[in-house]
Amino acid sequence: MTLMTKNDYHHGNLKEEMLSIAFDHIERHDVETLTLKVLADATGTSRSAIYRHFENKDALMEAIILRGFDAFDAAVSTGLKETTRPLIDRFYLATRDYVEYAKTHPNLYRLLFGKKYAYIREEVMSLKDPACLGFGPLKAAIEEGQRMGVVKKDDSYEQSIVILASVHGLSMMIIDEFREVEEIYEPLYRRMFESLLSGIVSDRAKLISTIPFVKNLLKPNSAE
Amino acid sequence: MTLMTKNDYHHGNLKEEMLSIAFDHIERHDVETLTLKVLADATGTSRSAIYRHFENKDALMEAIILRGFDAFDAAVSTGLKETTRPLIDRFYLATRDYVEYAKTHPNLYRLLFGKKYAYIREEVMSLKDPACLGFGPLKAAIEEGQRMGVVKKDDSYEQSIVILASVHGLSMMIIDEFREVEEIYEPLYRRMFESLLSGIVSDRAKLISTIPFVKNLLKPNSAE
DNA sequence: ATTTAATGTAAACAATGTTAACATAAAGAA
DNA sequence: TTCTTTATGTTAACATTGTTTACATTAAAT
Repeated sequence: MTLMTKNDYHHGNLKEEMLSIAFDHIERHDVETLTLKVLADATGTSRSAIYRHFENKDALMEAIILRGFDAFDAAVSTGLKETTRPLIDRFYLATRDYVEYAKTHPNLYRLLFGKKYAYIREEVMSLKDPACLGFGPLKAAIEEGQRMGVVKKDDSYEQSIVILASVHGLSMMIIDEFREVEEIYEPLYRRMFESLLSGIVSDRAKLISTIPFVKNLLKPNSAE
Repeated sequence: MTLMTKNDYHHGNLKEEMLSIAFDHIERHDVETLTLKVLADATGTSRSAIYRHFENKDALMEAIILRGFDAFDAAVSTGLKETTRPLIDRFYLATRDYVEYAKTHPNLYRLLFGKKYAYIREEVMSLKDPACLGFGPLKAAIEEGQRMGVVKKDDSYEQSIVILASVHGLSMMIIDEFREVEEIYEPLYRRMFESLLSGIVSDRAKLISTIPFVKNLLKPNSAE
């Protein structure tokens, strides 16, 4: 059995502590400033200690990213999973939560969806696919809408990606210092949502919502 | 007067050569692999020679980025400036050229619109604003559409940014290794264009186009 | 109790950007 | 011309990065 005493040599659970410290550091500061020295100092160990628990720095980053995807997935998919809500409301909440998460976790979001560790993202996606990263649920919601006759009967895969790409673009501009965008991101998001809606909806009249903003959007006079 | 002879010591125009080599390297390879040693070897000089022409590596990057913005601006704004074309066609060409440029110059695009050198982008934008980076012409086109009564009379600034954000998102997904997106980017772009159109157009009937795809989009039966 | 495995450290590497001291050549002044 | 100054290049050294190697210490297993 492992004692909890700090031995000054064997640390106890250095791996987990490094992971959580690194994760926190990325969220609070930047991924650029997360260096092995920072990690060593924060845990009271040496730079090379990490190599007992991770093959190299990239392996640590991969672990962080896996953890990050879990967090992101949980935050984004909740809205889409509340099946008691009207379809359109779930759609609204999911896209809104998506942008919101990016805005509140900019460094993590950039890490998850940037190019550098794209191979991990692909791995995660093919593993959890299609029920993850908002994409699966989003596509399912669109297909549900098609069956209900409120969404255009097009390729739901492409429809989903167009929505994701738009939301991704808005998120990136918000977190990548496009200040004009960040400053007014809420009206921008609403406007984008309205546009995305126009793009896929075939029959506005059949849609109902409990969310004031969405309800307002659906009013006949507010349409084109 | 400066001789063209290679002196083996004084290089001639090292600054310009470094700039163009660095620029090429970024486009052909990656920004990560652009190191001072690479630059030194390519020019036949030493690592520290660069400091006679640039304060540091970041200053070199800034110069590259300025050059990059010129190239990007030229590529993207041509479509919007062909005032003889119908409004909707200019809009189509501009957004299409935008995505196309990102796809053919992924490393440069990421450099121009990423976070790392955001301060340069802001500088460039406030300098050339509002006639650059597609944004100015795009906004002007939207306002022209509003006067013509074919575009919703909303905040043209916000309308422009929503379009830019969408196109930016699609571009980023194409170049940041979202393979599913990159593989079918053309239909995705067309679908996104259609969606953006639905978002801002108030009267489809008044629009005319000479581009087959756009013409097809405007047919009454193809609308919602 | 002795061996083995796990987990830490210290010292050294090469590669990075950067700086300081020095070398060479071009330009301008006497 | 000659001398001085300035521009532009080199070499050597730094600190910081990630990483590896050899060694040290503790926990676990036999």
